[in-house]
Amino acid sequence: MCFCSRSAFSDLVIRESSKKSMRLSRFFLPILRETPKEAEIVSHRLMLRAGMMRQEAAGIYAFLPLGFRVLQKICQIVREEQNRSGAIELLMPTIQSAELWRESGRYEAYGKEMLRIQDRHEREMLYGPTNEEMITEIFRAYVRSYKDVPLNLYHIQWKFRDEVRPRFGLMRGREFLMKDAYSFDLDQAGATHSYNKMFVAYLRTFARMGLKSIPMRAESGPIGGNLSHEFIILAQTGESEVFCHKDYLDMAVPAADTNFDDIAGLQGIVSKWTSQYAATSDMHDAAAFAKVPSDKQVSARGIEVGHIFYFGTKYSDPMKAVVATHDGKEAPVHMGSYGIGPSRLVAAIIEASHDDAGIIWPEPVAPFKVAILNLKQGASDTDAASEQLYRDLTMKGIEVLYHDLDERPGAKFAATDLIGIPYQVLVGPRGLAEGKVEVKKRADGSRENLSPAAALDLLSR
RNA sequence: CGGGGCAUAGCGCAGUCUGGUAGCGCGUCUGGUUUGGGACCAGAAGGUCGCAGGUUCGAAUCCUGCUGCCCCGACCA
Repeated sequence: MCFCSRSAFSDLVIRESSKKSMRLSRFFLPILRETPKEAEIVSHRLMLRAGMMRQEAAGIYAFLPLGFRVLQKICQIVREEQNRSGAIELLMPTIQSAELWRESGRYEAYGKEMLRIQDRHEREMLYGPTNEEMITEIFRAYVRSYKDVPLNLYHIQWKFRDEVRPRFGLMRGREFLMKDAYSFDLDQAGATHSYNKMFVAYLRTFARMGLKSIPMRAESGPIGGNLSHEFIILAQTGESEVFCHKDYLDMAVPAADTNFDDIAGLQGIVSKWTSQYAATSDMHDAAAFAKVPSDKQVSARGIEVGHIFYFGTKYSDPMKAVVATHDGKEAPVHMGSYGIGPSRLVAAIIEASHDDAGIIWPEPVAPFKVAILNLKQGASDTDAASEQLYRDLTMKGIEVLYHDLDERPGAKFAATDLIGIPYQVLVGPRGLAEGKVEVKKRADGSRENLSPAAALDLLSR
């Protein structure tokens, strides 16, 4: 992930990015030819086949190198958009003390979904399913004045929810990576603006991953509160049924230079994005949907990839997270929390973007941008051309996977299609005879015969 | 948590009904021939048949208990 322009640091940049290219012969990519039988849905099947992950227990997965690269790409986009909106990253632990949760009253309320643990001193601990309590405790320990808000703190950390029935691979795992942000404001008006910032950041985040997300009014569940939206992406294999106005599919996503401090401006964006009908089956109102012109009605399946909540003083009240107001009195802060599941997103993106041959990664989250396929490994001309291209692309800061194994072309095509690298460069004797290599786009299968220099130029755009 | 199913070589499976020396395909290793959409020939390695107990001369196979995993439903980033 390199957004830096060539600069005085280009030398460093090249050295850094060169680590991100790989020769397949030195990589760890255990591709499976057959599908493990436990995998039912497409993303699960493809992730196992592509050597991206491995199941360690029900709902618990190890990320293998290819999957980890994608996960990191996703996290980086999430992080950049959180930061852009003004949120500040920190890192809280996975293990929490039960005491905190007794204070908020959720220790009993959360039920069996929470994994409870005892340490050697028989202290009651838990593996965090979410962090409202802990962040509230951190906030109240330091913040005393209205002057210190608004504040939005987030982290990207593993969560554990002991789901009754984990399924669909990463889509509904028990252990999952979550970006959770928590906002603190003096009053409801401030909190609404904080909510709107996250709303806009989420629209941008998912769009950057090549996804069309649609915000839908949602129930707030055990997190609590009365204002909440789920961000849903449409995918044929989605787990929930959704209904929305077709206009959402073409709505312009807020630009990178959106001013997050412009209260009215953000409200305008949010109002626009909440003006049309959009609901999951839980919240579906058939009568209201019927008023949408029939050629604008979309009824499809969707995957929840983000969820935002405003819940006022639900935690700040019992946990006494208060700040001094302008007139010297104390008031509990108004809070919101905002979640994105990066590990689920890996699967969700595959659900939204694949074909019979395998995964089709949107470029911003692809584990490598380019795959070089040496179609006759061991022949001096194809070896030399492949090596040269590998070096040149890498020096340009492009992440390349060089398929340098001694396999037949067909096997290389199949493997590369499966793992979904956006661009394949085919280096074979046939093309080289005319001084050409072939650049194939995974997404649409289009091919171009180019000189190595022209290919280099095209791919480093 | 209710219902259904599965567990035999790295992966996919057969064998279980009807007990008698554990098999197939793919993958892996060695050698050779190959090389533009998952090659071919020859050879080889690899399994306490999920675990524990029982029945039997003899158990992958029959019986009992346990564990793990998957699917459907109610619940959820």
